[in-house]
Amino acid sequence: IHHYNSLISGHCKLGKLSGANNLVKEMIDKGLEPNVVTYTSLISGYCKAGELKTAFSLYHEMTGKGISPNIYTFTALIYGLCRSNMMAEACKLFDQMKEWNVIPNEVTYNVMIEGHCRKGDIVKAFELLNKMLEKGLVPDTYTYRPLIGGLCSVGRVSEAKDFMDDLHSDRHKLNEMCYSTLMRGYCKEGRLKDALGACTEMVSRSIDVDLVCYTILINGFLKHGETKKLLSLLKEMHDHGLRPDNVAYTSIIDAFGKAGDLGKAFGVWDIMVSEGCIPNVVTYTVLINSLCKAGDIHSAELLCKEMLGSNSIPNSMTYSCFLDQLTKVGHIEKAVELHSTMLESSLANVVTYNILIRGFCQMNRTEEAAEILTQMVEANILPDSVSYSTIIFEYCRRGSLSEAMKLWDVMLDKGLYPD
RNA sequence: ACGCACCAAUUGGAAAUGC
Repeated sequence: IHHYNSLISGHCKLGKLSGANNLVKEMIDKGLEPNVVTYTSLISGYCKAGELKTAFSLYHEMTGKGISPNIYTFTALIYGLCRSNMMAEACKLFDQMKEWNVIPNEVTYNVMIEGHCRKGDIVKAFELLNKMLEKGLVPDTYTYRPLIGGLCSVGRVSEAKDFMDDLHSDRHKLNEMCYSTLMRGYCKEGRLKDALGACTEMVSRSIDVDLVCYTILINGFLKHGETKKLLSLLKEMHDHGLRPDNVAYTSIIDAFGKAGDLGKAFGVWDIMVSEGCIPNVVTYTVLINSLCKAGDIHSAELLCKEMLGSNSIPNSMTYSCFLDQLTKVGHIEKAVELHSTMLESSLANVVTYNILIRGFCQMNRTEEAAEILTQMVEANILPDSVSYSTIIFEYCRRGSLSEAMKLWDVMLDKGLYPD
């Protein structure tokens, strides 16, 4: 049974859920009964795939058979809820597991803390950290990294650094992930000097400055127009025996494209390929995006076709580059057409709808823009603050202040925070 | 018999939308 469990877990980790299910059938045929480990592996697999319904029906199936869920099972389920942004449900299960006499451990707390941080609820996250400490549980980098990232994502980068300094003085070990998260926060705020400072601090604390750290720096400097720094960073990497990978190259390509230098962008693409890095869907999409923005639809379409011939499949983001370009040049009907095709292929999301909203607004068809909000709800894709603010901005521009205020209230009513 | 071990749970980098 261990061998089967191990194989099933492996399939789940690779996202091969049907393969995992076949193995379960096979083991049952051989007279082996799935146990808690088997179920937990499957539950974890479905949670990672975002298929929470299946995960919970497996959970009910196992409890129905009299197999008791354990700490691994609950943590996997809570992880799934957190990843789907269902923190209320995650909190509920976190409390309910005690009814099964299962006490949350470090991993469970780490998962919950990360979930709260992802939602920007730093207060709850730190409350849980304190609760962990009260219970004598030992936090580690799986705890600290999300907290650092959470503080950064709500614009409290300096507090994140203070937090890290406190941890350091209390002799808690931080790793590359904690530092790279902080560096990313600094870069997003344009505090490039501080990002470099963090790098220096890593060296002084014997933490390896790895490829991810360098990629964050390269991305940060380039996106803030500091092109000169690129060569010295690349040289430094080289001196440390690091070579850029496709993520690093894609970041550089994107930066040149966004700066309007498509020649250099394609130049880097060639270098990347000659270095043996394989362009992926993101690499293609950043180029398609820049080509669309430059109005070169023909080349963008060629690249898109080329993608289909390679191993990358265009996704929502790829198509939304075309969608955005269509609306910007006023081809709203064509955009709507493309969007309905996307919708059929499950490639529509809140951003693709927002692009349509902006398109209608731009054509002075604000009523139709507002109707999109209803369509979104029907498609089970909830409007976000960008959806609303696009229309609110349009009402304001036209002097319809009362309409703008009305929509503002609707937005607040839906529990959306203005940004 | 009891332990123990074995199989299952959590962390970082690049792309699209409004102002």
